[in-house]
Amino acid sequence: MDKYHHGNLRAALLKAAFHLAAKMENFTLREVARRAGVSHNAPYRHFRNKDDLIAALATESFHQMLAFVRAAVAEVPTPPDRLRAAARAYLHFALKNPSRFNIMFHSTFDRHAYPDYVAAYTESLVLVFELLQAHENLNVDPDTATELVWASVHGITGLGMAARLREGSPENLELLIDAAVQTLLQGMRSLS
Amino acid sequence: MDKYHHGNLRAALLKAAFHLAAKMENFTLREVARRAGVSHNAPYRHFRNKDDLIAALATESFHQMLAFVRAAVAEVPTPPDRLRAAARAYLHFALKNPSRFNIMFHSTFDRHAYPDYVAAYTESLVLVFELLQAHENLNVDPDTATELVWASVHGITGLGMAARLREGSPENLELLIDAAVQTLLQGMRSLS
DNA sequence: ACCTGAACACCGTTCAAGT
DNA sequence: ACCTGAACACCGTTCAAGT
Repeated sequence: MDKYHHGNLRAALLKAAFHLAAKMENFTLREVARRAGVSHNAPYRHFRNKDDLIAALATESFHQMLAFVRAAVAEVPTPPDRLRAAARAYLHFALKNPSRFNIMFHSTFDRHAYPDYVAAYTESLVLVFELLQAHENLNVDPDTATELVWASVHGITGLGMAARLREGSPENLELLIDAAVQTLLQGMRSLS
Repeated sequence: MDKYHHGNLRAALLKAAFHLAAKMENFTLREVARRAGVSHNAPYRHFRNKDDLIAALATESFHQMLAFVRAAVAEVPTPPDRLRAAARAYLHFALKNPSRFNIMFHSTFDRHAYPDYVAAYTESLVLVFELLQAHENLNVDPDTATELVWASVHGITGLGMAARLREGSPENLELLIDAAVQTLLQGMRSLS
């Protein structure tokens, strides 16, 4: 047994932080250290401060969500149906991991200082952009279409999570997500 | 000069809290008390705890936003244009009062315990519902239409505020809001 | 390098006490 | 009723010290 038993303390700290965040309880730096079995200031060897840890958590969560959405998309053979599958996956990820979703979007760390975080959410936009290419004859420019779809799905997800829409029932929220995707595509379809 | 110089300490505390929240700095119960010129535990005479104050702040903010949106709507003589005016007002309120918007949607107090808060955001849905009645021949049921529009506008607002959309430029965000409203209406329009 | 204990300046909340 | 000061159990962060 080493005195320095954590060859990978950084990873252990992140894991402890995920667990605490998921349980929505006592998400303090000192508690994270406790769960990782180290002293309350050992984390400062790996993170400049609490925000730094939260930024790492947010970035990591974005990667997990992207992987989850991509996996869901890959299961759908017909390209036009993939956008809806992605939207549903986005919703389901948020409903299953509300704390991750909150950390991703409602944390207060300075985004400008974390390019990896910015890159991660930019990837989300790129993914939507790519999925939209299976849809022809849209009468708005691709960037606007991308933002409309992402923002709408994100809005339903965020409000749904907080149970402000349809009592947050997952089935009803999925129907609402489907309706949003279909309505937006329909609305963007050119009449030509 | 009374010893109990605050005939209306509750209002003074809320005002101090608004100022602190707006400056995004040091939003602690003790600091709120300091700004109101009372001891650090005087607030407990008016609020059960910090969450209780935050819930009051959130509810109050909802009423302010509703009043702001209603005023914007009232200035528009043609009913079909009112929905877009409301959406823009929603966006502008959020951009001008990001701390209020955050308190309204991202606080962690138990909503179930604050029926006034629930009533306030239900009013938002009702308002959208009413504005949609100026639009005929929609091929989705009114409740779904209401939720789609609110969630989309809310999503653009939330992501835009965090500068995740178009660098958060107000002009571009307004264009995006307009596009969302128009696209959703277009998509919901029945072909008959 | 990596980790520790002690210390500092804060919190939210409670309680006994004052007017 | 309304407000206070002292106290409790916490924080995040820093620093000198240990291996």
